[in-house]
Amino acid sequence: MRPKNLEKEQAIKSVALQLIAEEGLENLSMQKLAKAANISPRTIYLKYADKDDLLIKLYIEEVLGAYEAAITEGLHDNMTFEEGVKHIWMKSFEYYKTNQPAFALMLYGKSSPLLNKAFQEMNIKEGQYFAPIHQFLELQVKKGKIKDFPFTVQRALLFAPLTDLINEYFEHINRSGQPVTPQILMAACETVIDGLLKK
Amino acid sequence: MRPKNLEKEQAIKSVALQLIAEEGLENLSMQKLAKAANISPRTIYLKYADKDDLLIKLYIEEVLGAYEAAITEGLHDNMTFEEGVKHIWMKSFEYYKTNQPAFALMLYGKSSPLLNKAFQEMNIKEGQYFAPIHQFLELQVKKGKIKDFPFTVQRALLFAPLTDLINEYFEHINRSGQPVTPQILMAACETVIDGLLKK
DNA sequence: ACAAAGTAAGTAAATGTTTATTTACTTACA
DNA sequence: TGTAAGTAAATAAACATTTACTTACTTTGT
Repeated sequence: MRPKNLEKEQAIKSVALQLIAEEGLENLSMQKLAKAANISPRTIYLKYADKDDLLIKLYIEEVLGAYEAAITEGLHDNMTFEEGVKHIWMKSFEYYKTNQPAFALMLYGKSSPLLNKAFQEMNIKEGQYFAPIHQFLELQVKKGKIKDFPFTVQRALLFAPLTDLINEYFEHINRSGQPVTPQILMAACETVIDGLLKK
Repeated sequence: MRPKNLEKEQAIKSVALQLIAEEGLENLSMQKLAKAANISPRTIYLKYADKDDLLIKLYIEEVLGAYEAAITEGLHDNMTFEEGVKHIWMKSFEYYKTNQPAFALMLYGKSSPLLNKAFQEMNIKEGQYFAPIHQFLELQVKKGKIKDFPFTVQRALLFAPLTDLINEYFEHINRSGQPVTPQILMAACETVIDGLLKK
């Protein structure tokens, strides 16, 4: 039996993410992807059932999974609230800075009904994504350190600005006057931390 | 000369937004739109040069323009920082609650390169979008009331969580346990306000 | 007061292209 | 040599956009 070429498997994923980042999800086609990855369209269908399957797996595994792994690495329950949140902000920035195409598809996850639905279903079937963060925040509430909001609200308050700032970072990456420097990012992080503290 | 039917003009816009919200920008086609709006494909081309032109105008005029008008109405420079930010949060929530399709396309504006680019160019040509908010925040900085961040950073800290929360609101609208109630929203708003205050 | 001419708004159907996916074949290795 | 991995080319459907025509109203000459 002919062994599978892992380079081709990887090429499909990374070229797909690249094309999505450059031209948008709405302009990705299987034939364009095959040509750009230097493979036959059929090869994609050996690994994915159809286009939706490819997009969903790309989003769940390459984007959400890889991101979760990157930011939860080194996150411990014995960290203070400040340390934990700063850890996630820093790791997120570092991760996406070197994985811009993953960031682009992550953003599409917030708008595309296909990806959105896939995320909801995955969350139900496989247990909460970002469970370590959920757990970390729950502990801080129990300690009386931070305000007791539902998890989704805490997530919005602590991390929605971060996504916006990383987006801003990329938009200014080839221009003068980058507003998102590491110092600004840390100051912004301290701002969201301070807001959520119980006074 | 036969007068134009304004209902059809309006139908194109509202049906397009609806289809995008339901099936995603990546699944919108001109023929589908024509059929859903009960018009001929040609009619769309009488009002828009091509598909990109339609999407860009929909995004800039119907989504960003209408939203800006909705939230800046009643925003005055003599409001306190707290009043101003709460005003924008409340108006935003009210506006999007009754314009979910506009919210869906607004989200695509953050991911789609086409819409993103259109927004940048519009901002350069026509002057800053959300200028009243820019001006309001600048005044608060001058007064020494809030931390002096670049505008984009202030926007991220004050309003990115709001977008996330409205999204969350829609995702729970037909389910039990809605986490985004008006009270929670106001408490979250107070949290972002508190974070940005100069201490 | 009124019909008929002029015209932009509108339509149905066609255009050529691109799409997702499949068929029929070839390749490279265990 | 058997077989899964891979390919090039084909298929049918859907796509953006256009063509050739009709409609419905305004204008104009009477």
